[in-house]
Amino acid sequence: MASVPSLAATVHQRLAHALSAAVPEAAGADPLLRRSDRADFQANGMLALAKRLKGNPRELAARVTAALPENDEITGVEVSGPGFLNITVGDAALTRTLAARAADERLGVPYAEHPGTTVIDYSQPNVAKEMHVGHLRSTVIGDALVQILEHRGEKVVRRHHIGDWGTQFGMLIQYLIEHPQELDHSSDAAGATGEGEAAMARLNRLYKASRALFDSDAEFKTRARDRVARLQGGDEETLALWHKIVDESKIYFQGVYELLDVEIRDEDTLGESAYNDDLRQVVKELEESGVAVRSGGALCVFFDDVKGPDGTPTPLIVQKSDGGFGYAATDLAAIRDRIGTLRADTLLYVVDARQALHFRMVFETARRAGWLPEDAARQLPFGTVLGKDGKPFKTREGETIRLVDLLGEAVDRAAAVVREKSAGLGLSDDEVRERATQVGIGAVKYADLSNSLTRDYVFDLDRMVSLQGDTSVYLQYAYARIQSILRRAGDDAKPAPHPELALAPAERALALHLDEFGDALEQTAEAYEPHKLAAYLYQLASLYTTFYDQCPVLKADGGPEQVENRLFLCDLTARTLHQGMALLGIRTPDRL
RNA sequence: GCCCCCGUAGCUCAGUGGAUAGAGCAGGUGCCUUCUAAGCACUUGGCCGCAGGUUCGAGUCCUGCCGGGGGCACCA
Repeated sequence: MASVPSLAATVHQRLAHALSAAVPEAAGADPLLRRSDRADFQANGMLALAKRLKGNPRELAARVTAALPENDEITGVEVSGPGFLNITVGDAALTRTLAARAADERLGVPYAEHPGTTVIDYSQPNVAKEMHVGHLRSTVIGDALVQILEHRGEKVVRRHHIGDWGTQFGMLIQYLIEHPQELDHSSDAAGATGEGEAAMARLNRLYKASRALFDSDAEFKTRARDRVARLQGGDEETLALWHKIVDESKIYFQGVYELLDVEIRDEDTLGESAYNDDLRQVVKELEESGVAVRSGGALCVFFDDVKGPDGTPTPLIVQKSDGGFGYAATDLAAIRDRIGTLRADTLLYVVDARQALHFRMVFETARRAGWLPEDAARQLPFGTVLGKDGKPFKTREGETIRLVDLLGEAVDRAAAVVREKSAGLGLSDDEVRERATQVGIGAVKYADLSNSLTRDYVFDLDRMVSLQGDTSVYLQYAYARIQSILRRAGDDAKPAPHPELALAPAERALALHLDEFGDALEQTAEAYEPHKLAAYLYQLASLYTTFYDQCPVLKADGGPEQVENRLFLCDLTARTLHQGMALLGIRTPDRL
């Protein structure tokens, strides 16, 4: 389907043309069109331009105004202040543009001009360990970005770089060999919900038991270390047990993903182990090319501006002095695979900001080695999740809070509200549960996605699930109200645009915002900042709610055409909300 | 010591170099015989950390301070 330029984009283009016509030497200059509270739009470009051409900004603005063509798109232009252009658009043109959008399945949103291939690395849980709030951020943000980029036509390859390799597996596997029944019990899954929880319970017990033995029994410790060597050497029995542990963990991960309502596919899950066979080659090439050098027995890459507290250079360690490989080697191997084999143009890493230095060094190393084009890789660092006390989110005892507990709590609290609000509707327990899940999980996701990535953010379940104000439920509620109206309209009246109708203030404000959906998506995608989309959608819901309050739809007093036109605005708002929320990974139930 | 991030209303946060800095929560005042009050309208509340600089114009860009967080050799 054809994409539909926003009315804002059309006005922008008209202005740019008028600018070149009125002042040929200014051809190509940006009129800097912005939304305004003094008119529909304001153009700020005349000021800078007048400065450059050493002219009078107000006079320049007047000349541009005179050069604007006569049509119903721009119905009012006036020079204001030092040389701003205040621009009013016509209701008919506005409704026509929205009608064109509504006629398109994609709501007129264009594809990216030059879509490429992006590999995005997100949701990297560790095998045999619980998932916590840090994984929540990576998963939720990564999932939203995948949807947003794919929607623009980008080819997106997802990669979940799970922690499935390393010395701790020697300990776990050795214990499993000595206690073969350890993972088979399921009795201790009592109280746990679902297979995933049961799997995690078993893994937890295995981890604790083996850890205890590892710390207390020197001989076991030796056997565990020996087991690591066998794992890396490809010993069959060892690998079989390793697989068993990894598979058990994947069952757990899937349970969490299901609750979180994100699709994580097994074929996209390539753990650290997947690059094991490439590590020697990576090291060899780095050493032979001179990118890496031996230092203290380890193979290192140095950087002029990376130093430790004592002033000595701090390297990226590609190979440890004992011959083992650190995670830098794995990350480098992954880059080679993603650029070389997957032919990616862009690599994204949704990873905690505390790993910024690591990624800077890894990217620079890959660039020096010729594996990574300049600026092709980028970390999307996210801040630490804090508790209400402003300290890292932990229990009072200092323990990490389990993600499943947090999500469960969010759903439970939402369920209480749903029950209260839907009293008398006769919802079944299952229906209450379903709505509570969509509301509760949506609230957690929205709280995360509506903040900018880089800053630390305070995880306050009370606020998220208060379900008031700027929370996901506000958007869901607006959507549900629209669906209610559309249901009531039934066959009596259908949404249909009527450009001949003048728009009420609340209708104009809503329409102007609807017009910006494509632009908002573009900005969101180009900056990799989901919170921009969240802000757009909240504003949309807010404008709709005002419209809802001020403009009766089914009982509009302007005749059947106005009913149809308002239904049209309702319908387009609903579809825009639905689409936008879907891109954020949040459900929009028809009833609430 | 060096590097990165943050500092905007009592709290939590938005704010692509443009005019009077915006939301939500909390506080105050109204509004449910009318499409879902999980809502709406109005309202109280700001040396945008400080000081310089660039600019016609700075919360936004640059420099230096102050405060908070994080990172800096074989863990990821």
